Amino acid sequence: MSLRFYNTLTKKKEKFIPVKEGKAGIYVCGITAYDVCHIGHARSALVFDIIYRYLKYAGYDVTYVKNFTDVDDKIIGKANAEGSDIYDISERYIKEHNEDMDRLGVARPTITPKATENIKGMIRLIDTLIEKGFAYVVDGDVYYSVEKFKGYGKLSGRGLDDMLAGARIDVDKKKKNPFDFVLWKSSKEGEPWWNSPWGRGRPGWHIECSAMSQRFLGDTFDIHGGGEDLIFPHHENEIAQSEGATGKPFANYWIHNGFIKVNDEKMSKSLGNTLTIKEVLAAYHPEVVRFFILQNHYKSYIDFSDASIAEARVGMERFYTTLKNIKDALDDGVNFSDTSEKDLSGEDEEVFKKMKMLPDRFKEAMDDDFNTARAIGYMFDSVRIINGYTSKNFVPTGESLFVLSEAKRHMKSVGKVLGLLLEDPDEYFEKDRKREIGKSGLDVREIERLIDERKNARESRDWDRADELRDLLSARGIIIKDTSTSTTWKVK
RNA sequence: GGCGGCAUAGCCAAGUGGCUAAGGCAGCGGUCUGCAAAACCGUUAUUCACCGGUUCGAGUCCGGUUGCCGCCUCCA
Repeated sequence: MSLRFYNTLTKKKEKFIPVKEGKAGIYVCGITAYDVCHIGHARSALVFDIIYRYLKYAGYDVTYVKNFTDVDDKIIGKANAEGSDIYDISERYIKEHNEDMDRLGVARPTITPKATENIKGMIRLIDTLIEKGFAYVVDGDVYYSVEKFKGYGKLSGRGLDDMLAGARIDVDKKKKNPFDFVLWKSSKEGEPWWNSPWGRGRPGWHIECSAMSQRFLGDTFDIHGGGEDLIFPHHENEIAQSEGATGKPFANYWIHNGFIKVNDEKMSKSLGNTLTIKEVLAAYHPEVVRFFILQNHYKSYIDFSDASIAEARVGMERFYTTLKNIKDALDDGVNFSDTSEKDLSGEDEEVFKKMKMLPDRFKEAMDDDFNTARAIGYMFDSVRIINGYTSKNFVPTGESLFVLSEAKRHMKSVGKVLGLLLEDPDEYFEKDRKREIGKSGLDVREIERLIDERKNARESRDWDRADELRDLLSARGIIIKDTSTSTTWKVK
């Protein structure tokens, strides 16, 4: 079984055949650095983070390029409003972006170029487009003539004629066709500018991605990605620019992630329902956020709500409960360093074999259009196998602990690709408890005092008082768990 | 108006024409426990919006109907 995934360009799942065997080049459209990132940015970053990690896991030598747009109308607007310049603004939000992504456990791409560092490449590209007759100059502006590129519309699946009817079209008399888009804009007063053959100006939005992908990945590369909203016009325009200039295919595969809705509404600034990554991470562990997103296939939309993210937290608890049980068993001190597969028999052998299948099942799921939801399903299957093994008459022996340690290794190795199960279980639960306490405003000392009182009641076998105290704690959202030696607690 | 997507149990969700339709959450019954919690076992879709067609065989392919949604404007 080899890797296959859906290609927006052909609207089919296709086998992945890279340009150069064993290598993979990916370009993903990054953020425009003018505001803090929201949960939608997190999803896009996470989806391509998983694709990046999985390609590496599958043995590819991956070059992953994700740009920052650091010059654009909104950045200029914000800079002018603050009396600063575009670099102050973009640097600030790139820094915020990196902090958010680091906290989410998103690996840094191989290369993160900025638009302003690639102006020369853009000018060269625009020059070529003018030379080849794909672009025209009007009063210091340069436009791309969409009618000249015969493949225009092939990604979004629409022809120029289709779009003209009933579409909301901006009226710009300089354009020959309403869908012509700007490659270079002459600068107005108070705007940053660079020298060009067409006078002082700045690049249009689309040209940067053509220039930077070409610089770092070549004329034709493997995968181009981004949010589904970018299909038109941004990615369509990139194709027109790049293929117009080089005469070669641009990206062979296009991958687009679906959107996040909030309470079943599209998340947008105008509705005022954007949810920042910082807000979400204040309320949930980063792995809960990852799990929440990866439980859905990357192309479908996800509805974010308090209930849906809370459910994801419960799911992560299930994983960490199992890891905790394994950890406790392994801490028992029985030596299993001399044990190997051939020593196993009976249930030990059976569980060992089942767990050994996990990486293959994981690969089968991920090879099929990066099906993280199915992969997670297989991980839950493993959880059930391990829990069944440890819950009934478990005896720590060299054999059984060897099996558990292998089970843990397999869980962690696939978890690592998804960016899950990276924490020590005790730390995970401790962080979760602190976070939940912070949200509820409960008093930890008060809780511990009640638990202590209950402990005394239990020791004197005063079950009525003990149960009364547990009900009291339960009413405050505290769930307690008695073990043979102690009592632990967590927030519901 | 144009283009595209989706519709699977109470909820979320995977399903690449063919063994019993993954998995999670919630519920119910049981095991364990002083009682709980967690965990385990069992149970919860003769059926995949509806109607027709192709096929030996369809949730999966084709056509139609209905209902949601997205894009066509900056947007991950």
